[in-house]
Amino acid sequence: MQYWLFKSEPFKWSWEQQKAKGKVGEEWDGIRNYQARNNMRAMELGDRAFFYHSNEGLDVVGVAEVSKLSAQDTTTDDERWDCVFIRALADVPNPVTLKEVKANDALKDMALVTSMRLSVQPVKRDEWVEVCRMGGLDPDSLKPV
DNA sequence: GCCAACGTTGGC
DNA sequence: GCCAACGTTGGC
Repeated sequence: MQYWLFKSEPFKWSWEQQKAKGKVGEEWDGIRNYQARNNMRAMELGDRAFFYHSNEGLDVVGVAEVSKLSAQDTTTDDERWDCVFIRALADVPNPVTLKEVKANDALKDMALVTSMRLSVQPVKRDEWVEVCRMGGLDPDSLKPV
């Protein structure tokens, strides 16, 4: 299983809205960046992802999973752009802020810090575990600790 | 709201 | 294929 992080501006698409979509999940449309798209193409069903609020909040608020493999982005006819669906799995009990991530030496190589503008990014297993720990979530069961 | 970082576009 | 201009992202 691979791990990822999706950024969203909460006033455009928030974690609350994502959760409201339930098990069906929602298309992660609108990505117009090759690196972000390539990351989505590399995703497999059941891959886990952090849900990060950018612009406002600036924190990791939830965990989602890939519920549909990358396919044509329905908001464009341009065949270059495709995207996955994700569905909400669990809240992060204590949302992990960007500030906390930056202050944690174990996370200094996280894409969130090094590739600030990339909106769909890979997360390493040890980074995943560390952010879960900070957020008060068991990384495997996704139950609060 | 500003602006730095950086990805994309298009002229040459 | 270079690079300047431009647009967008996203932290502050």
